[in-house]
Amino acid sequence: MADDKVAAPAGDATGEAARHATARSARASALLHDYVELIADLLESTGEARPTDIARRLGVSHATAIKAIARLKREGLAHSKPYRGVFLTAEGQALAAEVKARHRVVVDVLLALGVPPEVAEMDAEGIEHHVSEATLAAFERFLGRARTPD
Amino acid sequence: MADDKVAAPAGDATGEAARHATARSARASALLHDYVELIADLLESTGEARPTDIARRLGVSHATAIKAIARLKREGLAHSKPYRGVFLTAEGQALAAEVKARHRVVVDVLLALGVPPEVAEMDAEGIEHHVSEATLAAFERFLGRARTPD
DNA sequence: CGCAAAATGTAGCCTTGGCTTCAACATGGC
DNA sequence: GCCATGTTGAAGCCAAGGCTACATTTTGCG
Repeated sequence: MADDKVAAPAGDATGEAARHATARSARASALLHDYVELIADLLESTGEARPTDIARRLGVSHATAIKAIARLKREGLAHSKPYRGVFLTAEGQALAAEVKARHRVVVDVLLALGVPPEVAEMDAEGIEHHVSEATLAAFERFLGRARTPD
Repeated sequence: MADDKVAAPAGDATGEAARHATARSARASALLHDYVELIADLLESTGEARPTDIARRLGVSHATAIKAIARLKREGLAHSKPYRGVFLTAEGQALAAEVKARHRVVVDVLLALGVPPEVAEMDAEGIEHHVSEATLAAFERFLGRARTPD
């Protein structure tokens, strides 16, 4: 790597293409992340995660939620039996924890930067999916936290 | 507005739904933004924006780029005549300027927070589409710039 | 208990944004 | 002037993520 610095005017098609590809794939996983995060939240706070609750919280129809849940199951992040609630696999739980931690850090950084709380919460919902490990580490350093030693 | 603060554990379906809806719509416009930004860049630096160049820079097939350009035209952001390059409408140019400015601010904030340059450029590509006006203003304040008085 | 309402699941449709394949056009080299 | 090559455009396929409409199952109330 390490081409010639940042954004040459019109020459570096490859580097730019890679950046866009990364952003596209982050967009693709964002949905899964949202579902997993929300399911974890529901399980934690109410003990069960029902499709209609998920749908309502996400602002989509229940059918959409159910299709997404099917995809989660396909990807090994969740499991459920018909008419019973949805649960997370170990992998799903790990992802949820990761996503939730990331969300909190992003919100905290936005707050530290002077963004109003409601707006921070709003924007973080979109931003968090595009924050790489390196950036997350920088955020935590900036917040004066030690990198969470797990 | 102004419900009870931020993120009640499991009760505020509506507020959360709104946040997700906003994130979803930002995701939807992200593509258009990328194209418009890139077209402006190409026009500026090389005088013309050809579909194949656009495709290569974004890392997609030319057919995909052409379909996206058709959508830009439908939305009144660009115009083009067959086999001639693509150009931006006034609206498209305004959007491009806005997007580009936003991109720069996001990158600068990331750099100021200690994110390595290549990573900052990478992450900004995804983050910029989710930064609201309010957050952008906070970013500029943080960077010690006066808010551009339009 | 039995039935109605609510939750859940299924099917089918639409749009977006990827892709490949093929046809049409433009251009440059000979 | 003509053909090869490369760009452009069109068509058709696929998966994802929305939706509505309909079928099924659970649940709980009378």
